[in-house]
Amino acid sequence: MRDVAALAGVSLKTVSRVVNREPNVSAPIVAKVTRAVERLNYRHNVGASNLRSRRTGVIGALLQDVSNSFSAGLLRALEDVARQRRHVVLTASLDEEVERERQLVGDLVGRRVDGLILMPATRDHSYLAPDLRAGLRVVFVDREPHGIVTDSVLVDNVTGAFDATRHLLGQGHRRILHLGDLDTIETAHQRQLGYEAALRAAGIRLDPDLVVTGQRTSEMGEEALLRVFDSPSPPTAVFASRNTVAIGAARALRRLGLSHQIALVGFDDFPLADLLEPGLTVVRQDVGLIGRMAADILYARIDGDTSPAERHLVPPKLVLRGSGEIPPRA
Amino acid sequence: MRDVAALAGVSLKTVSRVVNREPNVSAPIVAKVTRAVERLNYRHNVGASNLRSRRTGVIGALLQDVSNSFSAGLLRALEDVARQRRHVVLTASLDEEVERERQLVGDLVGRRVDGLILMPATRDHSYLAPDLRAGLRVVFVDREPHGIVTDSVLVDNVTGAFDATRHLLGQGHRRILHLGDLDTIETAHQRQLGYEAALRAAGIRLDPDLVVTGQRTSEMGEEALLRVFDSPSPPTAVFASRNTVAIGAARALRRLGLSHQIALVGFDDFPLADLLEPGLTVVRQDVGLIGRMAADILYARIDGDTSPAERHLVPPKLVLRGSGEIPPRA
DNA sequence: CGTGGTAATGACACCGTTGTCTTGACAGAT
DNA sequence: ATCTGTCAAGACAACGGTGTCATTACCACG
Repeated sequence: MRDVAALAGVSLKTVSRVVNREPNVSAPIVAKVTRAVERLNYRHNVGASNLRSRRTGVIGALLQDVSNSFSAGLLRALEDVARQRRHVVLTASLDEEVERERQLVGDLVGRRVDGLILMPATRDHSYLAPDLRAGLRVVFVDREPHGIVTDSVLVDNVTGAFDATRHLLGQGHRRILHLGDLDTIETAHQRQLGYEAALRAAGIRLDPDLVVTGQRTSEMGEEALLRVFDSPSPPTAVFASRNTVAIGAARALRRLGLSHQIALVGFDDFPLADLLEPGLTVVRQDVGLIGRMAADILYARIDGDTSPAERHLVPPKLVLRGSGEIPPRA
Repeated sequence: MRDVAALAGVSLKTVSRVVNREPNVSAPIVAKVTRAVERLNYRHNVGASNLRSRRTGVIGALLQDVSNSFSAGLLRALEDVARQRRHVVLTASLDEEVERERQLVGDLVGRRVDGLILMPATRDHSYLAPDLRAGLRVVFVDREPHGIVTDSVLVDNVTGAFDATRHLLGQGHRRILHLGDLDTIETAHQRQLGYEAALRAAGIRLDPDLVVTGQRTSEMGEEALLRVFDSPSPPTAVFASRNTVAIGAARALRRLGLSHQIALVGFDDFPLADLLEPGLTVVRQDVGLIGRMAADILYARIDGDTSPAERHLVPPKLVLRGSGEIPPRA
């Protein structure tokens, strides 16, 4: 910048004004400085600028796994909102690892992100309290904050699971397998509650053998389903609480040749769910909407909104495609 | 930091040493400083630190679209390599838009990223020359650099398309539809070349009606296929040059009730391709490997490797799942 | 016992910008 | 002709750290 100033024959501050498009610089000087910038291939150092001006123009997004379609869709929506402000997004995947969350939050705070979108791996978030007091803005997505008060945007998991289960019950199913994720994960737990509530509402006793939790991957889901079906009285329907698990379940049913005999409903839509045979019935959460809302809320906070933190519930939607409409076998 | 130093009764520099885990600080002082850091909830300002030390610990990743499974998988692989160094990744999606690439490269350079992974939207990259001379490290992925010399990692698109087409020819097909992306996109062009080469090698004249390019989305692919099949002499096989297009094609064949009559091979694997009916035969490129290689090369450059830039070709692999093994109708 | 070497700490300038304040010039009002 | 206000430009001190060099204390060695 010093070189630019020298070449243009002006002061440092004037170059700064031109680069930042501040008003009250005469046209000829703007032209001279611009030319000098180009001649010297000057690149404004945003980091140094931030040091003085206290805004980095960066938001952080800590998601479950950016290669997963849910996180990736969310990230894309965040990015689109950020771009409108010429802000930029720092991302990382937590893989449900508590320690990694702690560390990455620390890293991002150290980098002075203007705000943070967090899909937490932890269950207790009180460790964030000092940073919140110091002015950090955080919006939780997909999971609720515990031990601190801050905004969150998530789908109504209990209702979604309730609806899915009720839908299967409505087809006449009585033995419905629930394949769940780790029940330490808030979301998974909520979905299990929805499943149980629907059974209760229909006056059906919960069969503990039909609740199989701890399924993280599609492979695990596949094996779990195979195991359950290798029993004298297998279920007639399956509710899989997560997209990867639903995929594993679909694969297992395919292997067993039961795709058209056993009903299956998944939670979380994903590309191609409609192309399976039969099409996979799912509870859909609108990722784009969730991401946009989270980003909008975050920016409202950054812009000084101090209204009380809110929990924003996005309604889930049951999408019927065939697999969930298979009746129980006679 | 000043406060920490005062509370611990040491100099600024000593706090800096402790925070950066530099050697040659006595144990009791480390303890005192650490305690002060905690008492005051001190967060090291990485930006300020970078200003002096000239390394940001950030790499940029400009990809086609982070919500697309290919870009997302790549991003995840980059992140994993970066994390080992406690580096962090800034991402953005280019959506094949030339102007956005220019702007985002500028933004990231302004933020002084240590390196850049680029899946370019542009065809001419000479605009990067000044930054390269100034020390910017860039590794291209999926597409080759033009007008500058720098490292790249990409799949051998010509060979992949050649293999796919030859595979279909081997089943006895003679009329093979090529559904291609925008042919301004390097990758798409290469794949078309591979397709043509395979026909030539088999002594088959290219029918221009069987080459339909410009398909960007699955919807476009779907419609394009429907249009082609609404003709007196439709093809007996389809080679779709991209995952989204292949999905559109599969959907169209499904609508026509021809899923089991018309052969289909796609380029780019994606989750669930095996679950379609019939399973989708694809040319797979190993995203994880590509991402890891790109990141490793980038870090080698950052660490001072000055050997000549190289083009790294990753071999594609034909994965047979059924759809590509359908013989032509009698 | 003097010499040299190493470990632990601090002083100070500097990284590349921008906020704040000052100055000078000039236009319009009185 | 004097006063006031606005616009353009610059001087200077931050912003929050770290590189470099100097200083002191201590130990081993011939």
